[in-house]
Amino acid sequence: MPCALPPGSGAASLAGCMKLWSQFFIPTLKESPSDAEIASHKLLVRAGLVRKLGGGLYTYMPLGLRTIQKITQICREELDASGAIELWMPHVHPVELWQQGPRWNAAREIMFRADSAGDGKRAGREPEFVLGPTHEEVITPLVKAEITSYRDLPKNFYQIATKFRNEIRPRYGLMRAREFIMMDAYSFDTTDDAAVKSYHAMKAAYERFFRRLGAHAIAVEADTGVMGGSFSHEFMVPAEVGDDDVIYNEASGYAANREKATSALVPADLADAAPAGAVEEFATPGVVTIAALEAAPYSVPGDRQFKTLVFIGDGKPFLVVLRGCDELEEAKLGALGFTLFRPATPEEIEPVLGARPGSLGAVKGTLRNPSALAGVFADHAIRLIGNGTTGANRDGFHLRNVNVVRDLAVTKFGDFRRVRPGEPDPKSGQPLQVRRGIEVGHIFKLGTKYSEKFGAVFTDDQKQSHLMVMGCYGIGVSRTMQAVIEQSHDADGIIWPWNCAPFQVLVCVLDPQLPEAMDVAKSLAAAAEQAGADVLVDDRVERPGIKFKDADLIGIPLRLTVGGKGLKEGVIELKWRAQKDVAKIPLAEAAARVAAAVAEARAKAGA
RNA sequence: CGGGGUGUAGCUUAGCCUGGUAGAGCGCCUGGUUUGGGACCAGGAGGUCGCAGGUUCGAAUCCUGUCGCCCCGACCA
Repeated sequence: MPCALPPGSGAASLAGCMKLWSQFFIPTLKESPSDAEIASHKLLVRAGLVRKLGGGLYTYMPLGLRTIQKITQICREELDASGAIELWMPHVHPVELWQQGPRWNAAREIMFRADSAGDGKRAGREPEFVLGPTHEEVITPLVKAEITSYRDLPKNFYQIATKFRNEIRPRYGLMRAREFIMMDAYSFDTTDDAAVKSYHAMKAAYERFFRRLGAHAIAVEADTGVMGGSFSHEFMVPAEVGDDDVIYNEASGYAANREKATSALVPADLADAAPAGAVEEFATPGVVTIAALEAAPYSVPGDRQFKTLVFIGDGKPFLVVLRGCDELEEAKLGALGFTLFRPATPEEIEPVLGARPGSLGAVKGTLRNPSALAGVFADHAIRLIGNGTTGANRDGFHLRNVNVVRDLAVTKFGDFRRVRPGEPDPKSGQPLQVRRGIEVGHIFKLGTKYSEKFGAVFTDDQKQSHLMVMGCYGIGVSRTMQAVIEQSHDADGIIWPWNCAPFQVLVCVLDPQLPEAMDVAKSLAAAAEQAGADVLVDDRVERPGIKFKDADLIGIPLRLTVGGKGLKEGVIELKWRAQKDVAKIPLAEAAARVAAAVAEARAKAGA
């Protein structure tokens, strides 16, 4: 940081670094670049905060960097306050570390390889190094080596650093970049209960962090995959351009992401229907979709059909049974414990079930080779069908009067369907709603997945050895900057919240050639700075229109205008970016009024 | 990686269909007039038309390939 803060100053501020616009570098643009699609991306570029180097690669320009520094500073302060400890890890990782870790296969595609041999000798072979997309594989061996006693636990290490992910599709500026700035933290505890405590401490720190930033982020239950339980939350900034759906009910406070969301569609006291008659096969030539079976002459509604999907999990096929009217939420299959799974091909399906997609079913006795299956997993909602229709595992035939309890070869029931808006909230039974959001943070109780792989153990007071219980946590710093813009802008430009504004006060000097105007401007700037604001003085010799447009564009929260015209009347003007009205202030009171305005803004922002 | 689109000056772009001197606006430089919401006049600099082949007397324009970028799908902070 250009201006180190005195220890204990507390506030996230770059105070004391008043800048003259003419000496700084803020290349604003009147027009948006053609590759920018959403408002925040356009504004990032137009306001001179970033410039693109290549797909998903951006330079943080001086103004943008200041906001990044504000955000990281607040992040640092809140994490430090919660007891976490900052360190810095390498971003070039020996590939062996990843090969040793639990997710090499899943992660390798998104990792950049960094080979030392530039002559192509290693072409086609595994890379020697990879660029770190995250750091579990680095921190866990470190802690294993350095911490062996319960006396040194718990610990929570974090860093704020660049991350590399070779996103298949970089998008929307900083929103999904290949190189981005992230805070990542890793907690190590002696027991599960202690890990839960660490988790909640981080959740609280995140909440303070986003509140201080002035970002409206909500904690949303997230998918935990193989971990189970509700020990993952995503922090979402509601925005139409977000990549994720949040399923929520305002009144009950229930909020979950699409992958995790569930509903109370199946009543807890549901009694399974008795069989309605003998299973009966009937010919359905050419019918291979739910919709076709819904149509005449069969007329079987989707909510009376069993839909059977086939996946390959770690090499073995397994079945998923859903209602015909429901859609699979693939992420929920993560709970089944397969490390890798994918939809099966028709060629893989036929030898096991005896038919091709379109006539598949999970009725006992109809499967050609049931012993090949790793399991049959049914969604709870099929119990609502009771007796229904499904494929006969014979091309061109279906079965009716299929009873869930009597006839289906279900290994295990679970929640596999995608929730739809309007379904009852699991908390209150009220209808669920959906809205888009930008994921800006994630907290996750990891358990012992990594400590096991890397042998991170400690000795307790009974001389017993145990695995450390881990948690991992992330905040997308650069993405958060853009999310704030997405959330806080108007037709003229950005409207920065006080605490993450690159500067908080802009002194706009309309007649910088007038010594008197510059004198007044500098004394106002000093007063604002004294009161704890970062100040930018627009001393450029430009027409007023240009200065006002630029001021609105870069979105500094408080604008003070000093002009020859005003000085003749003995006034300066004070205007908040977020408001329309302009206050004329007599020169004699100006410094005091500015100081008061800054103090008020700081108090409101919790600076 | 699959589908669609696009590449012309620092930025936004016209021209391409129907081959023949590469144009505009913004920005930039010089001079002048202006000066409270992106001014005006005059002059000026700046373009391997993404790259490589091909067709042709002649290619920004047609064909082939290639690369970059953007949009739609699966992944993520």
